[in-house]
Amino acid sequence: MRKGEQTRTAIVTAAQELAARDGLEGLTIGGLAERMQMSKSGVFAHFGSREDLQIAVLKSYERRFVDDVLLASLKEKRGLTRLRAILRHWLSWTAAEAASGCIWISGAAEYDDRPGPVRDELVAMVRSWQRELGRAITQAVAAGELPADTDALDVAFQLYGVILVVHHDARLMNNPDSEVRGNRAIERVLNSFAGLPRVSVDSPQKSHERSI
Amino acid sequence: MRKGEQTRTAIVTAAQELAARDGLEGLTIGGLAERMQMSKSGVFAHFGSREDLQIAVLKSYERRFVDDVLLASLKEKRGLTRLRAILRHWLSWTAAEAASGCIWISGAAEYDDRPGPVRDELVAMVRSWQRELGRAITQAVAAGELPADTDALDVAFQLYGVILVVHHDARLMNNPDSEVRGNRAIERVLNSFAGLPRVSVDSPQKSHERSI
DNA sequence: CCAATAATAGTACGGTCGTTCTATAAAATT
DNA sequence: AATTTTATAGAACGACCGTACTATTATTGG
Repeated sequence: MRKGEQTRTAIVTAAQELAARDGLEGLTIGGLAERMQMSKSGVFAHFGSREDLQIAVLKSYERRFVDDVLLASLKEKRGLTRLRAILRHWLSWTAAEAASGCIWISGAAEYDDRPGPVRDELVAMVRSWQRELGRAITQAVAAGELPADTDALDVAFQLYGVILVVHHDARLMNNPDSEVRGNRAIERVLNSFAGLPRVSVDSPQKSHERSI
Repeated sequence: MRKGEQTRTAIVTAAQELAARDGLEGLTIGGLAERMQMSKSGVFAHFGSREDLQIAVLKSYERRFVDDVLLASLKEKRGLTRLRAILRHWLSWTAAEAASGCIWISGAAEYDDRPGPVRDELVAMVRSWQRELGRAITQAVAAGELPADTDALDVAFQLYGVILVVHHDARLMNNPDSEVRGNRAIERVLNSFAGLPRVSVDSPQKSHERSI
């Protein structure tokens, strides 16, 4: 009923914050109850099991991620423009979440050897996101903004790597330059796939050349 | 005494395998005892605490890593040759460990919000490795094989990203192409920093151009 | 306002955790 | 071979975990 769904939503929101800090495996019903000022059984009753709670957290996270990163970029026209918008949003999302942690990235480490429904859900989400990223890249190829022989999976692969290292350096190493470095890295990756000579002192970019 | 150090070493070796699968936080004294066919207290007695066990595992991992990746590459002469050797070893190490998991990478997710001696040890190790990687890059710059204005930290940052995504895709996504893709990514990163036009159909690389 | 129903609290259970303490077995030293 | 030192086992502890069951309180619909 209404009150139930309301507190359930509040619980999932709080659970997301806890999971961002301690990981999905570190998420505990007792800790969540204390955070919500509820009894353990009161919290538990909203989910059939801890696994269902973890999956609910994952799904809620995905919804926010898709809204903030993908949907916000669909206003831009297809091709490199949209791809750049996605990467910009993704990077700032990662840098913002760097204060609390991305549960997809921490989950990748937690569940890469832990079979079960939670892992399955996580893998499906990441796969879906990689597909979406690949689609944006393919559209840039179709628009002639990337070479026709571009391997979209290679591009997505390498861009994912940049995000991972941004998260890694910001979170574990407390490196404040992480986002700036990530931005430069994304530029270099796109340039290396576009096949243009890089902008440098000894070979300045000609203004009439197609710029990405 | 002798017998003690001997079994202690065996315990740490077994602990490494368990930690590779379940993470350093998932490493449990009970599970380790069962694996060793010893009593919990028998295992425990070799370490003052679980934290000390975790740190012992980290140190043992670092020793193996430095041997297999760094020291094995010091035979090559300074510069891009040695850097490439390091990256080759690092990549195949990561792909090999992909079957069991790299505890530095999983540890990065586990401890990025968990202060304490284990995290401190982990951060120190990663920092030390990043410094070593940066040194190899700097030597390539000094040898004139990379542009003089190269930001060595940028290079190391991006290469680290490639390793992270190789590990991520191989482990979580079960992608068998991960290592091959990682190899190509490393090539592209080095090329993008070297500032050469990429080899492509419409702009074939001239043979007289300096090749990396 | 009252019944029906949903939401929460309370309590308890079995399990595992790291750790401590004490006793015993093995190894090293003399 | 005797003795001292070291290595291991065993049992117990308090704490926390997820979960089940039962009672009680809020909320909802008529």
